Amino acid sequence: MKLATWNVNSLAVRLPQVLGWLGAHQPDVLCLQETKLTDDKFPHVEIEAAGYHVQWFGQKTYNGVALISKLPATDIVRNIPGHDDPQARVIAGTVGGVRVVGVYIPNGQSIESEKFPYKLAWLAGLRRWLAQECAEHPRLAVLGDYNIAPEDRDVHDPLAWAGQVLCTPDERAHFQGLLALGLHDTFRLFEQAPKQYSWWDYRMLAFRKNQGLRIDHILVSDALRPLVAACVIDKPTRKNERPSDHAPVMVTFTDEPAAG
DNA sequence: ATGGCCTTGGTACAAGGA
Repeated sequence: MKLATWNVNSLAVRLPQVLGWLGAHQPDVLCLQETKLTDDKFPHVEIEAAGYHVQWFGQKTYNGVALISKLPATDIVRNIPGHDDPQARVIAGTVGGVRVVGVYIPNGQSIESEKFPYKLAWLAGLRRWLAQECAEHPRLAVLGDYNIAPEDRDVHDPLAWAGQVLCTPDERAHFQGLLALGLHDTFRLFEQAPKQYSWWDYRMLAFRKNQGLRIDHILVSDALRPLVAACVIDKPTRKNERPSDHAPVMVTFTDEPAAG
């Protein structure tokens, strides 16, 4: 079984790349962020024609998430129950015995912005809800664009980014709070080459210089952890013509988690 | 070269992203 996440920065623009990526990598689940499409405009026909089921939840211009899966997803949840939010940022479903939670965590813009307390409140709401989800679904994966670089080694220039949004102690404490629920950052379950990132600014030749951040993550529960065989950031996809500014991240399991 | 983008809405350029 293979789970993946990708912030596509507009599905209207990136649909051909998403269809190509599905064909090439054959994931069992792909969570998308920043579809930027209202639900009536979501290209489900094209995705279904590629042999996938899909659930989606979007809005105009900003945000928007989708859950693409080979098996149909059940028990769909949109956004965080009990946490009022006008923005479309979460889609969750159960696929093949695994509870899959796709998240687009707010950016926060800057610590002076009112978007920053919105981000912190959002993270508190997410944690509260995920505590329940973990209790109800031992086989749980939380994947998406977290907009948090968990540690300095996830940042190309930690000094320049120190205290900046995506790297603040408050945000990193929230990330640790998610791990404290019994979740594991699958990328760090393995020895990894240094300087691996999942996002590079479009500006400043950042990708060519590998000036990036690792902000897209796949977390899994205790029960799934022993089944994780690999976590890979698909950097080559960031070299596509008309790329998203994010690379996909994918996890492969040694066994079908649904089998147990 | 201490800069260098991309997307949307809407039709000029502002705003948001990270």
